Amino acid sequence: MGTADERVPERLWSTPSWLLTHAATHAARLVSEAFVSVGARRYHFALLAALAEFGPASQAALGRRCGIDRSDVVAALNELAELGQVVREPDPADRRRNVVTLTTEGERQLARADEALAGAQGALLAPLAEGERVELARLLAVLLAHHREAS
Amino acid sequence: MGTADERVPERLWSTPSWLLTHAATHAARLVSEAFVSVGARRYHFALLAALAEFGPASQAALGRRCGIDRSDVVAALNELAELGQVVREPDPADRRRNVVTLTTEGERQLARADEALAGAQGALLAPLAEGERVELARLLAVLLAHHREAS
DNA sequence: CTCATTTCAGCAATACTGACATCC
DNA sequence: CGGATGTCAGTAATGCTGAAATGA
Repeated sequence: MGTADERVPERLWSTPSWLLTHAATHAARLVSEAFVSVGARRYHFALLAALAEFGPASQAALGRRCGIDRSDVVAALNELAELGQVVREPDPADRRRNVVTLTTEGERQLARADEALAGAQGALLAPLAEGERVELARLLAVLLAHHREAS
Repeated sequence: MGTADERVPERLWSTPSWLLTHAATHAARLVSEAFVSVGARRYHFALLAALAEFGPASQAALGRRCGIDRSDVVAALNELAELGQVVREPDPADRRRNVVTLTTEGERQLARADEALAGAQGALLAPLAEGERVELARLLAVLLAHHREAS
């Protein structure tokens, strides 16, 4: 085993994309566990959040807003509909589309997921001071905004 | 379609773990593409880097250093051995183990991967100033160090 | 005809689990 | 015996592609 068995190679440790990927892995694990504890998944939360903030929408619009592929929106909405958290109806104004609407149960579930997420968030950011958390979020948002607009 | 079709819900945009996950997705895409262009993958790079920095090691030690599961180390080393970038020999001092050694071809491949990675890194961090890049790396390293020692 | 939408089937990389045989 | 190691089979969530059917 030797002495420095778990030392991370410097080529990795000094590489932002490696740090990002691994930090995201930890984040995803914490968040997924928190969501599972209330019977949700990450796609579910994103879709419910989009519906709560922007109101009923087509599946394609939901996918664009949440950064979820249309195919995956279909599967996630199947589950949410089965759980009674959303309702999916054909759009009379455009018969290609479905109008997806949040139900009261969906709102309740979103509240539960919010709480679960807050807990995971606290655990994830535990080693950072408040100012550092803000700065981290800002830097990540800049990155994301840049790479999103590059389509 | 409406006006703000691709606006991200605030519940997502203001959530560090969501920002992290999505920024990591962009990072992974850029890095993977860069590696593919030189015939590598991320696990390959990590393993080659660990071998270059710490010398020959057992597969379990490599996995611990790179944060790769033992099973996945096996598969990645199979590929690296096939490519002639590492050599895998039984350890005479401990017959459970293999000693994995970097070859000259492995060193050359690591150099190629380094270059490819530098390009992807530049593209990823394009919207950030130098000081911001350093700060981002620092914050992520703090996060990782904290969650790694929590085993 | 072109394009958007919904849906389905399937793929690929990542990360992990469980099991097993081997050996310290 | 307990514990580490290498190996294999399989699973799961994520993110994506291609194709088909429907309709604007």
